[in-house]
Amino acid sequence: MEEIDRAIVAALTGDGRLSYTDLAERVGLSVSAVHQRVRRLEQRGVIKGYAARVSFEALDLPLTAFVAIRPFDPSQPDDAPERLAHLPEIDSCYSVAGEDFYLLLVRVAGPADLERVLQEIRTSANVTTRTTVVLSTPYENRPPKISGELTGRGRPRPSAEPAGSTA
Amino acid sequence: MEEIDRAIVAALTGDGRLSYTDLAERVGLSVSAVHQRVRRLEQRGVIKGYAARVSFEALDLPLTAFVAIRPFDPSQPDDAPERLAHLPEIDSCYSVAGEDFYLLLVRVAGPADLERVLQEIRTSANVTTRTTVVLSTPYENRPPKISGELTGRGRPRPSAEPAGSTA
DNA sequence: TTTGAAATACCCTCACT
DNA sequence: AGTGAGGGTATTTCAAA
Repeated sequence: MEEIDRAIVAALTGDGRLSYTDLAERVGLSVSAVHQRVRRLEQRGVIKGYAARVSFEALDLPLTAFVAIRPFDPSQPDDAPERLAHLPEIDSCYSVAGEDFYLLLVRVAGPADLERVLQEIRTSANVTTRTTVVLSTPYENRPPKISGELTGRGRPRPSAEPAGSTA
Repeated sequence: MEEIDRAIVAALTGDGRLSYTDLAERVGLSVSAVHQRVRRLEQRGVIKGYAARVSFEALDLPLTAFVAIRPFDPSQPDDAPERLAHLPEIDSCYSVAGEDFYLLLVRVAGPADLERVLQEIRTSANVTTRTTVVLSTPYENRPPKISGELTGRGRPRPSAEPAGSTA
């Protein structure tokens, strides 16, 4: 049962535009059943959405860099993610353990743009930056290995519980 | 002209399953014209594919970490990306400037799995590792700001050239 | 949950502009 | 490049098991 959901999710991470007809063939179920399962996976948040994968080079964003930041004044409230969210050059923002507070993934057109974005990061969030330039990307955003329970969006439940028992 | 392509790519990065009918309405063109433009964007490599965005928590991969690696013996041939590609826990691999050689993005179920993967990384590629655990992810894989030329997959061409002139 | 069928909507090609 | 129309296919809902 769960195995079918996993197969569906695996197939859709590889090709998000697979038709229900194709999916049905792959998992050995009727089109209607697959359709309903996909809808439930979307509702449960297992599938959060669909996106076209684009070439950043083609979009004229050939320079990628990691920017580690830490506050200039650690006593101030730490709201760097919100303060930086308006910068479209920031692809991702991770809160990290270790010496730095956040790790940002930045994509820009070239060194001049990187310099500008670093200045904007520093002034917007009152932080210092330490930047690591990406020279090439052997692979990125690979589809994950899918195994386990595919629960709502937390971890697998330890045991089955009778439907509707919240008492 | 180019503006329409940018609008199409922007829409598709937001929702990769948009129908050509919806796309046509958004960009103010006929369904056929939009269809042809999307096909050309795919052929030129601007759109590399489509994927479902999934919840890593729901897939029982709640722990993310960055693993910086450098070779134990720098004189040996550096083929770490290929040597590590078989590990499904590695989401991305970046070749970086700076003290480290590569930066890996790893997703696992928990600390025990992280330990195992780190050992596999070290033995598979003969490298040392320095790991930064991700505590939370304020945002990730945001759609890029789209502007510019949308060229094949490199930078904008300086000028047009006659079709089919490779001589 | 699954199935099959029926209606709607979409995909995709083609001829013309 | 863009349009509109056509046949073919996919999506979506529904009754039934």
